[in-house]
Amino acid sequence: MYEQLRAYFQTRLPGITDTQVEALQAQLQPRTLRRHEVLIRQGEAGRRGAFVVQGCLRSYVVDKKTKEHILQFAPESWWISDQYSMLRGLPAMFSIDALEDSEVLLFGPDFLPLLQTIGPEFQAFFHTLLQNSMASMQRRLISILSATAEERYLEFLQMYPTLVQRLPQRMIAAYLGITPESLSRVRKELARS
Amino acid sequence: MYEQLRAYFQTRLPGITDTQVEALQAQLQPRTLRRHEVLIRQGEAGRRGAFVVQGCLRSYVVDKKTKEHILQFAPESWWISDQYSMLRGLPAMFSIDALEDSEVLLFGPDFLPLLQTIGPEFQAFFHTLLQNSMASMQRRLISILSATAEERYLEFLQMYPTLVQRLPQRMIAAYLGITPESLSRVRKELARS
DNA sequence: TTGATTTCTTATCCTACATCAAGGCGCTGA
DNA sequence: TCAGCGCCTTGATGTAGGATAAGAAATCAA
Repeated sequence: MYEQLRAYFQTRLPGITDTQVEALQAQLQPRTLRRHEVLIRQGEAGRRGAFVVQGCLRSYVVDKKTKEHILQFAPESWWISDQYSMLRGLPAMFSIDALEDSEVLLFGPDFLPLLQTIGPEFQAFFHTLLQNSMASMQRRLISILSATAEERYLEFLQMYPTLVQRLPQRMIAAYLGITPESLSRVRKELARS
Repeated sequence: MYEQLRAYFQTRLPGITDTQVEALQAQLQPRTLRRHEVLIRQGEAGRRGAFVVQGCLRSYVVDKKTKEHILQFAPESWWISDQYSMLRGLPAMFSIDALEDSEVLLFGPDFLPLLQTIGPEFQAFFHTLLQNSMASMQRRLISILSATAEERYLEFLQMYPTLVQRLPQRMIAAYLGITPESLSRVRKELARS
C-alpha cells in the first residue's frame, strides 16, 4: 500500500531518508473507494485530500443548470484535494469522487503544515506541485478560450493517452467543456481521416 | 516607494519586524514603466516578476490566430510574474506589460527561495498567495465553461469594480474571452434595463 | 487646432457547438 | 435468458457569440 508512495518520493526527492518516508506515512490513512463513491461533497466541509495509489478520482463542480464540469482527473500517483477550502475550514468548492474502484492515502488539513517539520524539501516539493497545477490550469484556460473542441480533444489525447481508454466519454466531454454529443461527433470526424 | 510594500506586509503579516521588511526591500528593485512598456516577452527568458506600487500591469498570451488572452490584471498591491518559468529558467509562457504608466518593485528568480531565510512566515504567505491564485483560476475556468458573456461581465464588475473605469474595454473583453464587439453588445443590453 | 490613430458602436451574416429527440448496443442483475 | 438501464451515436434544429465592415467618438501628436 505504501510502497507506491515511497517509490514516488524516492524518484522525485532522491535525497530522502527512510525516517522521513515513515513520518510521511504516519500522516496518511489508507482507504478503499468503490466506483462512484464520494470523498468530498461540494458545499460541505470535507477536510481531506488524497494520494491515489490505484484507480482514478476526479474533482468536479456542478453548475446552476446541473451540468458537471471536471477540474482534474487523478489517476495513480496523483494528488487531489481542495487545498484552499481544506486549510481554511471552508465548504468545499467542488466534489471529489472515484471513477474506478480505487485505493487512496488520505490526508487532513494539518498535512501540509506538518511537512515543514519533516523537512523543508517537502514543503518546497508541494509548492512546486502547486506551481505545476497553476501552470497547467493556465494552459487549459487559454486552450478553452482559443482552441476548437477538436483541437482540445487532441490535446487531451496527447496529455493523458492512457485515460482515454479508461474513462467513459461523457467524463472526457465534461473535462473538455463540451457535450457528449459534440465529443461523439468530433471523434467520428477524426476517425474519417 | 517602499512605504506601500511595508504597509502591505504590515496588514497581512502583523508580527513582522522592521529588519525583515528591510531584508525584503533589499531584494526588490524599483522601476518605472511607461504605458505599453513590456516587462516580460512570451517565449523569451525574462527572469523577473513585479509588485505593483502604482499603475496596472497585465499578463497575457497571444495565440496562433494572433488573438490576445489576458490571464491576470495587476493593479496596486498585486504581484505578477511567471513563477513557473522564472524558477526553472524556461522561456516565459506569457507576456507582461504595463496598461498605465506604473511604478513597480522587481524581483528575480532567487526571491522566493530567499524568503525562507528572512522568515518561514513569508514562505507560507507566498504559498497562500499561490493557493488563492489557483482557486480564482479554477473559478474562472468554471465561469467560462458555464456562464454566458453577460454573466461573466457582471462577475468581473463585482470582482474588480475599480478596473472597469481604468481599462479600455478591449482589455476587459480579452480577459472575459469575448470580442470587443460582443462586450459592446452586452453593455448595450445591460444599459437598456 | 487639426489630422491621424485608436477605441467603441452598430448592423449583417455566419459558424461552432448546444439542445432536443430517437434509436442501437452493451452490461448487469434477477 | 432477457428486461432494463446507461452510454454512445446520429439527425434536425436553435443560438450565443464570432467575423467582417463601416461609421462615430475619443485620444493623441505636432
